[in-house]
Amino acid sequence: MSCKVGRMVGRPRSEDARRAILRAALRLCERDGYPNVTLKGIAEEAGTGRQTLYRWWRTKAEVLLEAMTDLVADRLAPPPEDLEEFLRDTFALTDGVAGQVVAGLMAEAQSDEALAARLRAELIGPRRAALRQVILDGGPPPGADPELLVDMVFGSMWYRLLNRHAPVDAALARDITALLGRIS
Amino acid sequence: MSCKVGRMVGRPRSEDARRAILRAALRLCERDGYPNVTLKGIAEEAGTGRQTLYRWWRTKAEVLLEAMTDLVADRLAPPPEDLEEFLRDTFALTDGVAGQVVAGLMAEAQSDEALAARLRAELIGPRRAALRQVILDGGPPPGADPELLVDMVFGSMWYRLLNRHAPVDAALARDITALLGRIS
DNA sequence: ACTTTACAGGACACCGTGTCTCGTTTTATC
DNA sequence: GATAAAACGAGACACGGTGTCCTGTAAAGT
Repeated sequence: MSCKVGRMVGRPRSEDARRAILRAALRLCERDGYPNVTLKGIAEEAGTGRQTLYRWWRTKAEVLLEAMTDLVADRLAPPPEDLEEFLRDTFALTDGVAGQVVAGLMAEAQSDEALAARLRAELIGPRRAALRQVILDGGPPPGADPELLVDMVFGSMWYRLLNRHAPVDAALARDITALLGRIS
Repeated sequence: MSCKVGRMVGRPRSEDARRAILRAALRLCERDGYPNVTLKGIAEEAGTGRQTLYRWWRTKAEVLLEAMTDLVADRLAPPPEDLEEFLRDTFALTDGVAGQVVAGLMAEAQSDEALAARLRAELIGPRRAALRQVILDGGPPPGADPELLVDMVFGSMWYRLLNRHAPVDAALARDITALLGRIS
């Protein structure tokens, strides 16, 4: 994003301001809910000028996408080999604020193609690739298309996350794993 | 919604205005995309006063939810017994404006719990019940929870609809049907 | 006739957005 | 140390959609 090479002239970007903004955005999400968060509110909460926000991000969604990738990178270091454990770890991420934020990001991506592309590239794509690998490593059902399996597994997760008719929890991880194990 | 019994005094609700509003909303969705539709715009396009809109609907999402239920009721009369055909019919609905509208409604439901409840009750719930029935009629996999199967089937549909990494088409209907047939 | 309600049209304050300007602070370069 | 460059906090501004209110008119029942 920012240019790291070449001579940097002028005052460098404040890392303090960046962190304060990301933390303020998550804090406001927790307090007011994703849809009620505004860029103006984030700036005030972070004690920063609004121009500083607009200089580095275009929308609140971009702010929260960056906050989420930072947060996911912290919590999801080792990818386990076991499918059920992998799903449990992934589903555990959707507890608390993070679940609300990713749902909000997916919602906002419906009206912002640039955000949709980044969401796919930085959050959803990597998770899909990881699940695909775990499935292939674990002796996949012979004739089944791995991409379809990924769609159905993460599809049920997103479906529950967005429609909220059932929880995304360890029980879901267990049931999905059992079902996939019974495909001839 | 409106009271049908009891004495109705005063000027009755204009059915012309209602239809004009629903048609204008869908037309604007097609022209400008769901997120760019506004209540003000709908009123102007329909040639109606804004107060008339606010009298019968709270948000643009409620307008479009009603437009969708009308539209779905028209197009989805006979529920076929064959799973693949059922899925093909359902997926065909997501072509064109309707797909964009339901994605927009799901997105908006993330910030409007009342809308989320109506969306579940009037659009998603009935479709879930229908799929569940088709699965049960077609000799379901013995030990598998039908609800989980519904989650995974419609989950993949919604996942593709919202994330747009693959189309929701007849090929998906075929592949899902084939996969479900191979659960022991 | 009279009441009641819906109608079209427009006025209004409110709030978030995105851009702009101001004066300042922090860095690299000369 | 002086200078240029860029980021910083703070705030002003026009714009547009929202939701409410008001006006005068139209269509129904009593």
